[in-house]
Amino acid sequence: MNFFDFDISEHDNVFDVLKERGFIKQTTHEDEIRELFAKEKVKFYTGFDPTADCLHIGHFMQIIVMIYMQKYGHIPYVLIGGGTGMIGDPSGRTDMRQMMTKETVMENCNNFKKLFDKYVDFSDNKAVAVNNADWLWDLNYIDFIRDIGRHFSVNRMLRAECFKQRLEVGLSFLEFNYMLMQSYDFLELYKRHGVKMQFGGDDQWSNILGGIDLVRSEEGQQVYGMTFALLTTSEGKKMGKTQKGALWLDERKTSVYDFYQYWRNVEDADVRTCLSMLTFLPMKEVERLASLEGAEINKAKEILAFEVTKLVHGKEKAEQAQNAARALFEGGGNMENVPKTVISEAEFAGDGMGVVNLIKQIGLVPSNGEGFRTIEQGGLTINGEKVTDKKLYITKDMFDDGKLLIKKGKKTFHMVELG
RNA sequence: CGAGGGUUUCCCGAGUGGCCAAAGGGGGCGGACUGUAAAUCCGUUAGCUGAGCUUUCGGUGGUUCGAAUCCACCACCCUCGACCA
Repeated sequence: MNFFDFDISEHDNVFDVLKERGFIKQTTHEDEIRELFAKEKVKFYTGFDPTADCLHIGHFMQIIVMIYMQKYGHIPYVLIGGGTGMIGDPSGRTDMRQMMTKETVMENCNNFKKLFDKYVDFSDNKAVAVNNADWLWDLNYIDFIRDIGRHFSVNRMLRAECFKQRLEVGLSFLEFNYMLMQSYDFLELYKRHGVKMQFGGDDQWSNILGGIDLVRSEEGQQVYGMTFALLTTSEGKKMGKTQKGALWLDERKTSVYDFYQYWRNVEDADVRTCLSMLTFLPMKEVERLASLEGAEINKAKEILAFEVTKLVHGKEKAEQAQNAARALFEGGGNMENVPKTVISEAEFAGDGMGVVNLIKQIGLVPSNGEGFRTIEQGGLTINGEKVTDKKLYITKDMFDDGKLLIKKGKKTFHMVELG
């Protein structure tokens, strides 16, 4: 839980730290916010909608910001969107979200709470978890539109960037309401807990402003908002997207090895951003690593991959992933933690099992066709030997010490063990 | 409610009776070059233990030797009207 125990920065205002590391994208009142951080323990909140049953790297970015804030004595309120999750945020999306049932939302909420425990320290009220289902689910429609709805100008909402896009393709009234819900959250948190700030990804800007305006008109108080850069590659694409979807923090959905490899393979141009935002290495070290050139920068990527994996999965698993990667790519080392599948010896008795069938079974290819194609194009290597025969049958005696190391393409490895 | 336009393979988008498993692009995958990078180039990209068969062009029926293409009905989306305001 103690993510950094050395002096991370020369700055003693967390605002400067976040700025130095490139997190801050937009602020409502830069100077006031900075001052506020200097003079009091600020209660701030970040909302997380339970759109899935576990967290991905985008959530993790926000968590990191909370960790910094907490380290500097401020108090994070983790808002779980049990209410807003029922609606779905249209910001940054071009299609309508799949609607979730109340049960699914609740279940996801419960999972979320447990997951945040791993990264945020909730002891002694150093952080607080809240769920907006508590005040959104039982809202009375008439009361709500009279008390809250009257503060919102449709004219202005339509001009907001987040709706503009959707006006072209369609936006349901349900989703249009999302902004009101999120704004109302801010008001509730302000009234109930004295929460003065809202954080979020940059796509949340309009929603955050909505909340600030609402608190001003309802309570006559100034509250603040701040958004953070979304993790994007140098080409502006969202980072953390893999072929299989998001880069999950749960190893059952994204294995530790795959997670490590994702960061090991980021583009050169993204190394600096990733190091500064996703690790707690001091900036001096970040600068040093990011300025490495040519093949040297691989060292930086290795450190990046290790550090991020360590934060998410713990040191031990990060080391295992690193060892596995080194063993596979640099030779030697121990193969213990290489991704593997154990298959019964009986399957390889007699004539054995067709290669294509085998690689399909262990998930290296999605179909036989893809398997045949891979072999035809020279993309499959077994125990160091390129497979040229599409109809090759794998038998027991081809295993080396009960093991078969299969390599597909340039960097996908899989071990098959007799069991 | 009326008139017109649309729904195509992972995505975008061509295709208006057989030459269509369906152009082109994107993405993915494999290869070459490299540094487990990027850029570039080449190949490949429905399924089936594989050459011939099966499924695919919103859904369901129909016409035809033959349909993504024609007809009917249904669903959804867009545009313009009408109604309402």
